[in-house]
Amino acid sequence: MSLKKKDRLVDTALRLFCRYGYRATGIDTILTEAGVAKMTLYNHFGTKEGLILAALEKRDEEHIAWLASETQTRAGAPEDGLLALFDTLDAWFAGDEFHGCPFLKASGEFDDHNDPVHRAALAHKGHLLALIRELADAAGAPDPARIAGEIYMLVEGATVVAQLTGDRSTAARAKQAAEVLLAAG
Amino acid sequence: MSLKKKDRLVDTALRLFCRYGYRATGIDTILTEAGVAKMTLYNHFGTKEGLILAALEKRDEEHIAWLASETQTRAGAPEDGLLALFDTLDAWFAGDEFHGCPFLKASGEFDDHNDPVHRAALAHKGHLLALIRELADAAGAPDPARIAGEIYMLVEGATVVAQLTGDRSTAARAKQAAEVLLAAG
DNA sequence: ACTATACTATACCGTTTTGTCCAGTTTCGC
DNA sequence: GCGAAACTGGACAAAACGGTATAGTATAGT
Repeated sequence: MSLKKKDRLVDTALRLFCRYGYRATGIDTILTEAGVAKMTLYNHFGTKEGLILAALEKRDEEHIAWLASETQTRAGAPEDGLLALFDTLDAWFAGDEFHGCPFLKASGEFDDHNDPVHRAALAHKGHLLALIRELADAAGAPDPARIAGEIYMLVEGATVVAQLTGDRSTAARAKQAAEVLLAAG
Repeated sequence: MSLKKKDRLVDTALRLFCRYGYRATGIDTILTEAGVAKMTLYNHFGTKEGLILAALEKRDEEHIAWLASETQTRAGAPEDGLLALFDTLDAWFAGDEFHGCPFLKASGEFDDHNDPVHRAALAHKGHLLALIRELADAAGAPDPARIAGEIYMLVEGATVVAQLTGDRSTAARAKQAAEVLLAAG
């Protein structure tokens, strides 16, 4: 049952990192919560940074996949994808587990651009931008690269504002702005 | 010269907090860098949190004032203020000392909404939104409250992206999006 | 000159941090 | 059942953490 312990470690770590931050979460807390021995952690991940990177990697895959599928089911037609994305964001923000984007949090705590954690955050945002770009392509936008970049910035802004204020109308207001951007082509 | 030491402490702390984060910056580091004794810190601020709050308060006032004046001088006419704000942002992002918004960083590290540090960050963002609202009023926007909210989200998004990627064209691209939002009224 | 205040230097406190070591136990594939 | 691998629990280390205590110095205003 190697996978069980390893996965439990990553899941627990990710949950605590999201809630309390990376530096503020000690490994002893993670170990107690996960019910795993300290050596198991270090055998699997080597260092705390290794655990952070593993957690971010898993989160990257899962979150991008969730955004894509959730948006696809919410969008009736392919050209509605970009706007439906904001409904997906709304669902994300409304969840109990929402404490802001863990990658933005990571880039704030490790803002040296050479830091592996920062690079992992950057990689995730690349995947997010790529997803938005796909939605823009599917929507048949005249200048999909530019639109995607604009929508992406709006998404980041909405995420930050939602975490900062807790305002539940944030995603809806961002969606309104997105509609204007899309209508202008 | 009580003011000198106290101010030096706040300035040094703010600089280090911006660069390395709040939890990652130890008190001893601040003291050494500022050339101040430990008891001086605790006599003035009581706790590390007190120092953090003092630093954020000073930064709030200075940064809002700088944004306002810099934007005013860059804007030719009153109706150009909202767009000129993005030129100001560009100058901010291009500076050597730019390591992201210290208030977003703070809200990431202290994301409990009851935490005094989080509340200080929230207060600053309220002042920022108010500034944008003033610019929207001055520009004679038809629905200034809505426009201000949209521009504000774009500003936060641009700030995050600039810190994450280091891309120097971020503010310019956000400005393009802002132009579209403004043209649509 | 006297006094209040600001400040310094240093030692110290208890806690927490990441990470290591090790001997023993559970669990799994064969 | 056997051997290998995964896992455990606890002791331990060295450093860093925020914060306190103390004793003494510098610098003001009056």
